[in-house]
Amino acid sequence: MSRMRTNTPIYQRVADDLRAEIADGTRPPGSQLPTEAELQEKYGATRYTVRQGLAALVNEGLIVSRRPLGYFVREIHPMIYRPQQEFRRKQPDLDLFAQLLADEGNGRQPSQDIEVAIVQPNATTRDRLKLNESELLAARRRTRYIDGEPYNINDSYVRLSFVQDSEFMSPVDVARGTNQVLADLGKPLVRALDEIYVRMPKPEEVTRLKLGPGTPVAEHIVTTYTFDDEPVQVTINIVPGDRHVIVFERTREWPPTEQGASE
Amino acid sequence: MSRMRTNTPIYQRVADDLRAEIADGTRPPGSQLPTEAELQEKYGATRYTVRQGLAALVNEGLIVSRRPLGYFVREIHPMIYRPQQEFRRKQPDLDLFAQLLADEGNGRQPSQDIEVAIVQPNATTRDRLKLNESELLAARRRTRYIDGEPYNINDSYVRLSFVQDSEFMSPVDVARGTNQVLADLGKPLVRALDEIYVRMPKPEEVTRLKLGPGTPVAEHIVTTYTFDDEPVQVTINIVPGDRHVIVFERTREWPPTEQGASE
DNA sequence: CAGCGGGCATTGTCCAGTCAATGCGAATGG
DNA sequence: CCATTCGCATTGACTGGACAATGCCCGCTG
Repeated sequence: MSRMRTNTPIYQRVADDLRAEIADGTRPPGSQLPTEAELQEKYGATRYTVRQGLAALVNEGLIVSRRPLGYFVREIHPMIYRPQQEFRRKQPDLDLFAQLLADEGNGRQPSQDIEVAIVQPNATTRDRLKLNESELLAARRRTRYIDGEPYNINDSYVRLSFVQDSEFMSPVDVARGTNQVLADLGKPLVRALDEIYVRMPKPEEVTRLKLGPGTPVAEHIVTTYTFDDEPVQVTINIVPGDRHVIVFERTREWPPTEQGASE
Repeated sequence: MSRMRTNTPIYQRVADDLRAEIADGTRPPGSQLPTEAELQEKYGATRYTVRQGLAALVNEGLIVSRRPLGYFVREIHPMIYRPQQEFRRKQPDLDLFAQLLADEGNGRQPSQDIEVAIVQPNATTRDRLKLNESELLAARRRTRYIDGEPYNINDSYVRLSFVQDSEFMSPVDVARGTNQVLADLGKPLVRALDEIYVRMPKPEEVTRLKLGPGTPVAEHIVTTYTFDDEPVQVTINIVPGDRHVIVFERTREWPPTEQGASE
């Protein structure tokens, strides 16, 4: 018998077909997808099955559901996240990002929540600041917004003994920057180690940053050191993947070597 | 009436309870979770409902299902991904990663697939290399493995006219590095612009990198320039989030400014 | 003792429904 | 004409089933 062995499950085909149409521009960002009922019709499947296909695309971050309006192709507007401002001496290839940068300046209203606390170190901060168990940390937690929408999370941790009674502990914006505060306290930060972990957000982060499903985050941990390599501050940035491009620049100082992660 | 309004859906509670147990160490990495049948029992719900809860955790990358064995807490072993080797002059805080680095050297067998092709530029490469429509590109695509397991994807694109008949086009490892090849061809690369996009993988990447569900990737695009700011090469690295930490270092050259993405 | 094969627990795919929540828009009322 | 209400299309949560696929384990066989 010529039993056509269409071995790909139906829900998979639903997802694949829609994904292809999104990729090739047939369904542009913001456009509405067929309703579940229409897909049931088209594929001759039950609601459960087409929902499974749609759920796959939701988890890939490709579509969103706006109940009870329907499913829509997701629109993303990434902004530039720049770990290193101080490398900006020479302008990077900014025409590349001209439109994005234009966006950033235009009528967008930045604001932030600042919260300070005294906390016990967790494993992350303890390892990086080389703390012993009992030592306490000053935490300065910020959530940044653009036009009222959460943008990223920026939590800094410093040994409490370094910054007690300093401006670091005041829950308002410090104009000269907290790094200047640390410098004034005798801890100028001259070196930094950056780590970036890419993962799905924790539920707490989902609510704090109002993340949609299928939105990964970058956890960007910066450990900053004084001139004599004493770790002073750990900053943990949570950067939603759908709202940011991480950009930085490099200049080679020696004969070029292979780039990327080659061994 | 004291109608207890447990408004959180059952599948949500299933997910939340298990997530909490994973977070607090009750269910360590590699351990087996209750079966669907057991969870049905426990929550008095149907299979569909508990599956929904488990699916949520799968999509968060917290658990995996190994049919027909059951669900297991996911184990992750990140390796270090280092965009900048040339900054290694001064050792970073390596004791932090001592165990990871030890891992990397120990008996792990790196290998790679190399494939070269002549392709038309896509939007990404065309923008960054400032190409006109008709110009063709030399593509050098590599998939790297450690102990036979795919590790990352590294695709480089250069104007065909620059590298035709050069070593760049030979699908074998180039000992001195392709950047040296470009330097020898009169295009020494001295500056680089790095962009990192964090997103869910495309299906093609899922298969090529054998990614589990709920695994985001970093798309790391490097545009390299000659001394006089001519863009020469675009390299697109696809870095699975569950297998990598991206690490780089910085040294401040001027009075410190606020770090992070502050405005 | 080694190799093969079949039972079995478990997850994967799918069906056919029910009732609830929600936001838009049309109908309604002052 | 404006504000309020209510119908309705659509997605969200959930029930209770069925059969398929798949590795593991155990018992059988040579």
